[in-house]
Amino acid sequence: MGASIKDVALHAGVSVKTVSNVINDFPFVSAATRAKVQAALDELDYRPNLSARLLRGGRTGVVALAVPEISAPYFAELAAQFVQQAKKHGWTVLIDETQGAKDSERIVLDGIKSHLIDGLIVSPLALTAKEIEQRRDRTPLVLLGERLTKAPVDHVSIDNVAGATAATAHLLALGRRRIAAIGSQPHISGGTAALRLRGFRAALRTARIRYDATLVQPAKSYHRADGYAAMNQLLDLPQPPDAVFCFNDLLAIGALRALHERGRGVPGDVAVIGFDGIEEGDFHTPTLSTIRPDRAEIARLALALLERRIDGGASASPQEGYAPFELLIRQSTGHP
Amino acid sequence: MGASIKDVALHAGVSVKTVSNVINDFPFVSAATRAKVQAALDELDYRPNLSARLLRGGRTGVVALAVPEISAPYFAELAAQFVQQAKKHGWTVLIDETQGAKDSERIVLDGIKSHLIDGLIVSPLALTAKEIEQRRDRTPLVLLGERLTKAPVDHVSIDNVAGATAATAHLLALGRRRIAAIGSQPHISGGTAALRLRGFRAALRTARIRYDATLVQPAKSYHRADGYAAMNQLLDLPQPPDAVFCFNDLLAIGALRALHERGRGVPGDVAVIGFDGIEEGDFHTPTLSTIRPDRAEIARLALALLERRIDGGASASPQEGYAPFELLIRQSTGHP
DNA sequence: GCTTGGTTTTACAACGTTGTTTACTACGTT
DNA sequence: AACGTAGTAAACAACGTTGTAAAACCAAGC
Repeated sequence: MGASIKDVALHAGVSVKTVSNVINDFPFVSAATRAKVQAALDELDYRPNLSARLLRGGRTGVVALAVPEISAPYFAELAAQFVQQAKKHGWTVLIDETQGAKDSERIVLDGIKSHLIDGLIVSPLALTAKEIEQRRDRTPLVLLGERLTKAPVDHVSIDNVAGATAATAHLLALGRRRIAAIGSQPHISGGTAALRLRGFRAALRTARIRYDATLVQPAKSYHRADGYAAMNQLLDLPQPPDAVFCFNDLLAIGALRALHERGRGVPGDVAVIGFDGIEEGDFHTPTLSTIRPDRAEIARLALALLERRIDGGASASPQEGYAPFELLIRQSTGHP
Repeated sequence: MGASIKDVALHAGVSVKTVSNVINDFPFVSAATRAKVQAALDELDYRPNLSARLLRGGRTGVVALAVPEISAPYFAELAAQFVQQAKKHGWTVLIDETQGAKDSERIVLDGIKSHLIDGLIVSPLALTAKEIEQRRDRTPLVLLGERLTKAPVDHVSIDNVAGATAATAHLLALGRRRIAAIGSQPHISGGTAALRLRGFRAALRTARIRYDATLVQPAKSYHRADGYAAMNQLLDLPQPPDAVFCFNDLLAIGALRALHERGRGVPGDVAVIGFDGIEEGDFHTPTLSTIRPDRAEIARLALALLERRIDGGASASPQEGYAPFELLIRQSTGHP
């Protein structure tokens, strides 16, 4: 195994604590001793044992990011932001895939790995308010997404309602009147889908357009295949829509595929807008209009909140951060 | 903080070690004592401190996966496989983004986090053979990709040369004769790009077609934008190609975008094939033909090798695993 | 009653690190 | 000459856990 502080001390002919002092830049170490220790440090290729440090009460410099699905581009791109920005805090990011409620639970509630990490950022998908409130683990936590609970938990989100309203308003501004939505999740209340649906309906109301429930397609999950299936459903309607707001970009890409296969022009026959701003949308044919949340800002805010809580302890009052979003108009709602 | 073993012992009225014995299913504990301890364990919601366990010489149950770029779909999808399969070994995966040589180095060579993890799987991009050989850290390691070094390191890969040959042969079978390649990396020898180029040339040679270096476009990185730029270069040639083999799917998608913008038909004017088999290609317009490595098998093999090395120690001789790949023929080289 | 042998429980040490306390040195001040 | 004081170094304890070894308990056999 690697050299421990003890080996270094022996090698340098000083005490263990002196080595520790050198490592931690303790002020009162003579230049001579410091040099001697440093030489031993280099020669033995010493590397600190994080477990021991953590055990002693210190920190590991590792924070965990738990996302539902790392293979989804939005989360992959978000994770990349976290990894990058975490460096500024001197942190390494442990990325974890929750996949669903069960694992999510395990991480947040049981805190299995909590002794290895300094803090935890969770993007909840299946996590309910109750589960968060029942959380026993004391590891500092920041949630991504709307505030689900009154429990004292920091969270960072974007304004999903406003984003959905902006997307829908954009379709309305194109003159579309029969606007569909893909991605509702009727069985889940209070989640992202519910908020985006609310924004969708708000925009319709403002434009004095009757809400037609048959134009709202649920999606079990948010993958391309779900959007593909949902779009086909919509095209089978007696009166198909002339525009679609998809609750994320993957659904939109699936929808575009279905439209293409069935020979519908985009945006001529049907205009399509997504949500997320993943890079894939910018290279699709046609390129995809979308609402892009400021991912860098999300990561920045979440990490700042986490740092505050790690430093300030559990005492600090819970805080919320909002990241902006922007409307990106591309071919799927623009000029072909 | 959470309850420690000491608190549990106090609460149950037994010694610390007895609690430890119960936790670890030590055989000689009376039923009565066991029940008493278990009750205290439950009541105090005890959870073991992994740091302490690790410090004591045990394992964390955490393995790290280091990929160059988590936001690249291939790596995101690969990482998802690892996360899933690792569960079968009782492991949690710590995903790490290396981004380039510098960080890669830090992880593999310095082993910064090595005290927190049981093993490490690295997908090297910029890592050179020399760096691997100079590695000092003793953490069990499995490399993804071709064998770069004679150092005793396990590795798992696919046959890149054969894959590239298959892709190119497929283009040749369509009757194409002026076949370009996108993604060479002339300044890096022995890497993936070099192997795929070798396979490309081998297929041409078999078909007795002269290798035309002007048709080989380098790519600094493997993103959509690089493929887009490279394809535009190729289209500016006096004699543009009638087919392109892109060294990964993202390059291919960028190339398709460029072809679309310049009004070239695919596969009519130019046939395009990629490499990786990411899901995005199956929803692109046109859908993308590609070589798909068996990602599940890659993960399975790598984890098996890692487990072997963790159990068997450094003594075991290095082993190699090969995962199969398949040729997926879709619209970009098929019937539109 | 006392050894024997097996079962059950405990004390102790150790893993590597750092905060606290203590000890020593050299210097300048009374 | 005795006395701070500041600078430097080291001894010790502690974090939570588990392996080792020793101790305590119990029943059976003489």
